[in-house]
Amino acid sequence: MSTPQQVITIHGEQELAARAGHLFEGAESEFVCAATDVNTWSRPATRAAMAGRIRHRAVGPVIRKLYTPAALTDEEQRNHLLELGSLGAQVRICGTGLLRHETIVIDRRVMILAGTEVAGDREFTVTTSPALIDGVYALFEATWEAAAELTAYLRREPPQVDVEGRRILRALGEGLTDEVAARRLGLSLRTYRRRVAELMRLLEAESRFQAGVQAGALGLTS
Amino acid sequence: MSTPQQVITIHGEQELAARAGHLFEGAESEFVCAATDVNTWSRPATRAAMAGRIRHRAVGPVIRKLYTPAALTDEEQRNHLLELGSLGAQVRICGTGLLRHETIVIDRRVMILAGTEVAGDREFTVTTSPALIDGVYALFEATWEAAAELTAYLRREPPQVDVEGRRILRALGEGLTDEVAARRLGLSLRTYRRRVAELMRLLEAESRFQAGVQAGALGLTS
DNA sequence: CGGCAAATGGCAGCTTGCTGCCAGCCGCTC
DNA sequence: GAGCGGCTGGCAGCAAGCTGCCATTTGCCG
Repeated sequence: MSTPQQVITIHGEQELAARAGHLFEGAESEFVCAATDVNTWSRPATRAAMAGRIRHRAVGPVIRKLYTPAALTDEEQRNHLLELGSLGAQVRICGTGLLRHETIVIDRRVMILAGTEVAGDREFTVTTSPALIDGVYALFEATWEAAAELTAYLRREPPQVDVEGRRILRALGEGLTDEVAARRLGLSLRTYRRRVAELMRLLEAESRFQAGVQAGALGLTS
Repeated sequence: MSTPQQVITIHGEQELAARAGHLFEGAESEFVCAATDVNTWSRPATRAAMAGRIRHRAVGPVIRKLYTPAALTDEEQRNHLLELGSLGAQVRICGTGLLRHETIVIDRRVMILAGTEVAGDREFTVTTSPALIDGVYALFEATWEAAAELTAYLRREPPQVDVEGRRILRALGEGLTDEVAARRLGLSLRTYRRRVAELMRLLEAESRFQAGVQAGALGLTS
């Protein structure tokens, strides 16, 4: 039994930049990261410095960045990510808010995991262990596959549907006739049909089938 | 700089069982694993022995198992997973086939990653490093959230829809009237409506809206 | 080539859905 | 208290969809 490759701990972003910064610019084939948002680096100067070391060029590493929706609540972050995308990076948003610490894998050879913040500095774990890297990479890939591309994610911002609208869509999703659904929801048939017409306009649907596809895709029927 | 916790490598399932088997039965709060299928253990005896050490009881660790659809192609595996579910384990299927090596996290304290097979034996990496465990656990959680519960996944096996059926569903998804769609597809209105009725039965839908939700969810309209 | 079964297509009757119109109600403001 | 605007609900006309029926067509098999 032996420890094949070292796992080392680095305290603080400055030390990380000093000791592992070259790994960022040394990326040859691939650079992937998963994080809650782009604010892993607490010091903006460090963030700019680290980001600047990733080479954005036509022939360079494939850059894949996976964030949670939290990365989009701030307009500055959102614009930053859109700019990354226009520079050639692949950015996806996964459906959950559970990527707590940034995980970076470079060329599938080196992995950097941001840890907890201690006395104002963040702790990083750096490893070259293939087993650790492959295990994390597999989970990253699984999450990446399920995630939505950034611009597609932004485009599908659901229309504002109130509580009653959602109840109507759920009734529709159950296959009820207008008469049955209206009675169930305590509305007159005419009012129910008025509401359905409004929802059809909101969903930009020209038929009930089309409205069903759209409402289902927006998670409005469950 | 120091190596806070050891990362050790174990060769072979028997050695793993001998050195780390107690970790399986020592699980107190949680046992999670992610794998392509249940055949990580190449020797059935080892698999039975390891599985047997996980205590299935009302007050015991929460057991969460994440597999790819590959785990369901074999009927024996599928039945095994269904039995696990009925014994209280949570089993989910993620949409991708990319969980290459089994990853196990016990009580968020210990992580075991199965590695490559060397000379008939599999290599395992065992670590208690919190940073490594948290990084992997975050990605596991993200994948878990996006995955489908086992019985729900099995229930949603898409119905067999032929090429013409898909074209009809796409036409429906575009919001076309039956008359316009029938002409587009070179069918008479009666035949088109016959086909739509068949698809409605296949999708078990009682209205066009409901059919739209179901077809969209099954990826049949794009 | 003929027979037969399955599929097609037109028609019609019915149901469900769409929307305009209008009367009545309700809440708000003056 | 009156007036007004917005909403509701009933009715009706029309459109779209659903399905049964029947004649015709098509394709397959002996």
